Amino acid sequence: MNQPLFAAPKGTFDHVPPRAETILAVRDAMAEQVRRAGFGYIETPSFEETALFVRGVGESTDVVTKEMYSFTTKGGDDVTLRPEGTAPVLRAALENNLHRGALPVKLWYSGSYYRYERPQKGRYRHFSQVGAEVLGTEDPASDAELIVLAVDAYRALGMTGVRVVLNSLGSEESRPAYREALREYLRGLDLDEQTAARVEANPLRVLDDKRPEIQAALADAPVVADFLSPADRTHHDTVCELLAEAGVPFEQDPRLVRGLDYYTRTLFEFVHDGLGSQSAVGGGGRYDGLSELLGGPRLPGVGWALGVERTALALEAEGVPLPGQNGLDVYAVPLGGEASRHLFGVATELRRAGVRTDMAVGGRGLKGAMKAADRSGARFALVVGERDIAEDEVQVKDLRSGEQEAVSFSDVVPHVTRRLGH
RNA sequence: GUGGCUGUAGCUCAGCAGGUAGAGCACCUGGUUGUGGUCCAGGAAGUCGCGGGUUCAAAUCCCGUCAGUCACCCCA
Repeated sequence: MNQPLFAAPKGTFDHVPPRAETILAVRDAMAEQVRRAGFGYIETPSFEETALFVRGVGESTDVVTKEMYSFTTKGGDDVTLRPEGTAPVLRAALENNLHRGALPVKLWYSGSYYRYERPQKGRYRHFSQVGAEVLGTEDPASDAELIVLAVDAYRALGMTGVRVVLNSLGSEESRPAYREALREYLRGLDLDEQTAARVEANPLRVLDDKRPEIQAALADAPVVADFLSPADRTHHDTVCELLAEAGVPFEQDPRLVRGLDYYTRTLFEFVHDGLGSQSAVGGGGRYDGLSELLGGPRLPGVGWALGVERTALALEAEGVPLPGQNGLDVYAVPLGGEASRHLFGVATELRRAGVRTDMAVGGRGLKGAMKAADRSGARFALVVGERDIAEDEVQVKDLRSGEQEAVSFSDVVPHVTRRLGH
């Protein structure tokens, strides 16, 4: 803390031990769920042609108008660090003709996303999410499947405070009528300039405004549910029934809308109260028209993205014990250079036998090294000094009981693996 | 882009009717010529975010600036 150091760019962060292990555990828990359900792993570039997001996410969205990291390459291409995953994955599916094979195509992915926003709790310029998409079916079973998988991922992590919030925006056929009705209603209100502009560009998003005066003004606004076609209604009811049968509680929220334009019908969010103002730990919905927006064929889809950092924050807020700490089995303590050479070999053999082993280096004193052994959380300490070398012995100390026994060098590896129950 | 709050040791913070810095935890050493977790003793560690101003004297007051943080707009 003396010289001017480099710092992580605004809104970004480093995941450092031991907390970083939580991040890994969160990703793993999410990945485990989708793998079990037959999703295939897909990776796409961290940046895409800017036009993909403008067309896919929607020209009038905040993401596109003010949150994109866009730049022009040396070759003159306009590219953007991806602010979300669905449009890129759909692009990749179409480009690789995945939709020409068996449908539906089920894909999952994990990676970094970028949005140029003012940072606050749970909202950063660089964040990571795990996503899943089901392409090529309108079956409400896929909507429900995804929601159940996400909830099971949260549960697997030990989280209890997530709520599922659900809504239906209606299909491309029924939504426009609602849009118009809502717009008419909103025009009758006394709104600030920015909000009034939003009424014209995308009235649904006004429903999402958190300001109390706006929410109060929306009390008598028309509700989507009244505009759903019979087919939309059936679709939505089926999703609800499947969730109920799966034992996944949910709340209907007719005000739920999301900031991306491509959503149709099913829309959902996973919310948690321990995150401050950014309460969504994950969210998603159906996007039956997105493929066509991108110039592709009719290819309905549904998907979600789960925020890795926000999930970690939620776990911390609940006080769930942080999963996945790196545990050691053995910590080797040499006394002097000769002993160090001997134990180096033992440590290598132990690791090759699958035993998690660390060793004191730098010629620390015995006391200091034992302290390090204790802090490492290892089950056993291996102590070797000149006397032991002379007698071909390793002192194996059980750090829990404090008991210690001498074992010959040739027996150490099998002795330790046996006592660890490997 | 707008607003509130905060910047003192590795971490969490105290000190702010101005007199050139403290605690707890962590770390290192010793008490035990070869043994951790408890205890005891000692030690190392800070241009008090940065710049300017007021003053005999500024961590403390004033101005500016940067950074962090929380919130709004919106979202993972």
